[in-house]
Amino acid sequence: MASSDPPPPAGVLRWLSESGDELHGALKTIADFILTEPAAASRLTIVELAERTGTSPGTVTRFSRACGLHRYADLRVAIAEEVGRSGANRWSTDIGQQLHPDDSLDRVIEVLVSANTQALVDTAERLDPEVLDQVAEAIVGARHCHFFGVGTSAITAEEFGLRVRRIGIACWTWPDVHSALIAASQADERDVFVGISFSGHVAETVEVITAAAARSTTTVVITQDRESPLARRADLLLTTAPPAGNQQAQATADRHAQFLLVDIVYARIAQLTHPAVVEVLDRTASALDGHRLNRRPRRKA
Amino acid sequence: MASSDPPPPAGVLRWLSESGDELHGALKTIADFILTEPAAASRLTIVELAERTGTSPGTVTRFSRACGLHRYADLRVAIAEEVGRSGANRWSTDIGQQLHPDDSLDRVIEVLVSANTQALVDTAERLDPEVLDQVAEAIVGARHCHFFGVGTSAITAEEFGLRVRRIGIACWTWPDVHSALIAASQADERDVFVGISFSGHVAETVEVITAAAARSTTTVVITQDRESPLARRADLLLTTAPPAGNQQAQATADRHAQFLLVDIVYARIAQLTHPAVVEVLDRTASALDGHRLNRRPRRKA
DNA sequence: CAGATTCATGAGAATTATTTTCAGCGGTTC
DNA sequence: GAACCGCTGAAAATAATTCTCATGAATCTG
Repeated sequence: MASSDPPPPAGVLRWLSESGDELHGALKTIADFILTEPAAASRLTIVELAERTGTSPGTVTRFSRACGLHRYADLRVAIAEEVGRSGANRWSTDIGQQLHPDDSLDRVIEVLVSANTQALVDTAERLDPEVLDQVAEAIVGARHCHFFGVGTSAITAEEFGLRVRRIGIACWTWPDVHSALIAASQADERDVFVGISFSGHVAETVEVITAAAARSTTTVVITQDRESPLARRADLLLTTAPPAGNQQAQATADRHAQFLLVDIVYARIAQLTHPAVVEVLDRTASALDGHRLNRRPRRKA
Repeated sequence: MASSDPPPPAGVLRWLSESGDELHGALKTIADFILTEPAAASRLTIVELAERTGTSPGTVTRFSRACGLHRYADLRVAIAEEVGRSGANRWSTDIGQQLHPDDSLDRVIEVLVSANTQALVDTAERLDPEVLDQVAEAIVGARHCHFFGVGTSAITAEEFGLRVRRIGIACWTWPDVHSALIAASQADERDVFVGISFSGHVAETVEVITAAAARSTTTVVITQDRESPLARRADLLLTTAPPAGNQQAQATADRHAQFLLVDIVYARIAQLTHPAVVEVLDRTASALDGHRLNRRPRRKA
């Protein structure tokens, strides 16, 4: 029975390429073919495979048995599974490479996806749950809540504001320094100011958060650099993942990281105020009904 | 022939969970079973599968055809491949669970990260590179470029505009329908209009894109639903990944997906206009120098 | 509301794929 | 060189799959 090897517990292809040398003759031929074109092999019937390898169907059946599988059909799905598994690594590989003007579009996509997902994972990993909780609580408990960012971070500020507003908390996103400074000058310790800046070195945002801090508001900062001037002025500091490899993808990756922080804080707020939020969200949704077209009615007819 | 949908080019399981609703009766039963236990399903013979689902072998064959596959054997390997693919990455496990008010913060983070990364990967996979190229080229070649979105999609529109503006293309993001309609009324075939809507059913966005189309501009649409009124009016359609499991994370996941599309188009545009972009980006960066604090001087002193 | 039509379904026949059996053949041993 | 061993493919046997078609449910139409 167990002459050569125990059958492959998982991974026919791996087993073939490793202990595959122990196969002789026709079986070896079949093994080689499968290793060369596993994807194709998994789509062939037993007869076709036999023809392609110059063997016979019966031999292919014996081959399947030699692989520790009962039927030829099992061999097929085993190979297919492994093909799928190896094909899946597309998205986790070559971050850190620069993009060149003549790179294929596929490569651009690949790099951006990996950079962005990596940023999400990295950001999540370095997250301090305690701070996060405090941020959520601060926002929930705030009388007023203010968001500020400049340039690309203005967009994160807007998103944050939109979300928080949507669940019924009084908040503003200020589109420029002056408005933000005015808001800060009228704030007090019951309020929360959120400043967002990728670098943490943007003068306007620092200025706004400084002014807010001077009025004893709770200051929250989202940035990448925890040593930056902006970060130093934060009561509660949330950091996005630091640059990982690829330069060009950095900006976009950080955007995703910032949004992830917003997502999480938002979700946490929703948790903290659960029943209220559910109701508010329903109201929000139905407030938009008149602006939707061709929609199947909500919840069956 | 093509009654409901084109067959799945890649990803039976994905196709089933998306357009799977279009299947009725016995076919639906089979689809559900496969979605529930894909790994098991791929190892069953057609007779076994028929028994388990309370249908007949013939129906299973028809099911395979409905999936765009010729033979049942093809269905098996297709499922197996996909099982292998999803089993390979660990972030795809616990998506689909609802968030409960008393879930731990760690769990919230986990779910959001998985949902978001999944959305990125899914979106990338379903991307049509050709369309993407056409979008990039259209924007590069446009006289004027306009972005419009309402609600949360307004933020994506803004981000898109910000990016494109940054590399020196004349473009606008319109904050409200009226402005957008006015812009559309003055546009012509040299211009590009980009409409963004998660659902594709937002009246305002549809209206703007319709108006733009009437003026023969090139219309680009970013949405999730390729059958939506908005999508139907698009010259060039980019779709984000459809809901994958978790309801609450859906909105945030789609936001990331939209941004990924923006990232990619942006990167592509940068490629197409390479030397120009490098220079413009340098200028953009130095334009902000006066607003940075405590920064080590760029590129040595 | 009856009749017509369409369509999904499963039963069974027809086909195809797979496995098993077995005879032949090349190599090895005595 | 004869006997044996074990691999191999041909062909028979079996299992799986597909095809055909009658049935009945559902929808449409007059």
